[in-house]
Amino acid sequence: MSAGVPKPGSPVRGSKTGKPIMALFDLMGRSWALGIIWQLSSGPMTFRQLQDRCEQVSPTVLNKRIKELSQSGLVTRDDAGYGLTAMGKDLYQLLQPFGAWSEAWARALSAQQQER
Amino acid sequence: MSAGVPKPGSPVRGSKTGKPIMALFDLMGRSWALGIIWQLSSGPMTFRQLQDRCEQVSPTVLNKRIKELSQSGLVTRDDAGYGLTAMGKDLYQLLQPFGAWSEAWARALSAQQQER
DNA sequence: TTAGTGCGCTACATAAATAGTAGCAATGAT
DNA sequence: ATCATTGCTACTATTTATGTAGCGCACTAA
Repeated sequence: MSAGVPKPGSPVRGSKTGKPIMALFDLMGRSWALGIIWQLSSGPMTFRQLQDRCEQVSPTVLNKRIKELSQSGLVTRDDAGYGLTAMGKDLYQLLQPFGAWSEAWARALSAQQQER
Repeated sequence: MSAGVPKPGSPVRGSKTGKPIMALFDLMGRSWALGIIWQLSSGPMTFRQLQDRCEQVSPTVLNKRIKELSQSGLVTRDDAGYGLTAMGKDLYQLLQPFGAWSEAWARALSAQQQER
């Protein structure tokens, strides 16, 4: 059912209409997509560096994700290696708060487990 | 390699250390996870309503996601049906800006394609 | 009492995505 | 010429998701 690289306007996994938010969720809801953007936010890096940072990503998937993210205008490659485009950096701005949130979430979950 | 429901602190897809952000990305990077939270943000609904809203989700996956999100403290069920917990609503606050962003992204992408 | 409705699922088969490992061709340095 | 590193590709195994059917339960109306 997947329509290749989720592109707003055309059907994507989960939306025949291709509502942008659904296209975006399809793109982000693939393994490592979020992690890649997260890692690249700290600056451009080579394929293998990126692979190392994403501990267990297989080159197959990494390459696939890179292509998808490139086609989606979020990632690009230059002399310094792979990096975020302006739009990619923009998206990262939205992603950044998740860092702090995830830690609060972690605390809440472990507190919750104490209770039992 | 997946470690069941991604739980911060224990190894998850992509992180042996279980850094909270990686656990969160693992959780969100599963098909429909983001869509489910997005849909539930408009209020509680039944299993089948949720299924309808998420056009193409299979009951198998929906049920799986619901269980994961429940265990992660983001989704809960009461008389009104499935809904977001306080923590889930909190996460949605972070997710909300993606709506507008995705539309700008859609415009940028289609403009980009005009150019060729 | 029964016949219908909608509910939350589960079972099962198929298809697609991901993991995991090996290694190749190209580039640059020694 | 040798060696190291880079960005991949090929391939198989495993996991995850799709798609369809339908069950058991609760409720309602006849």
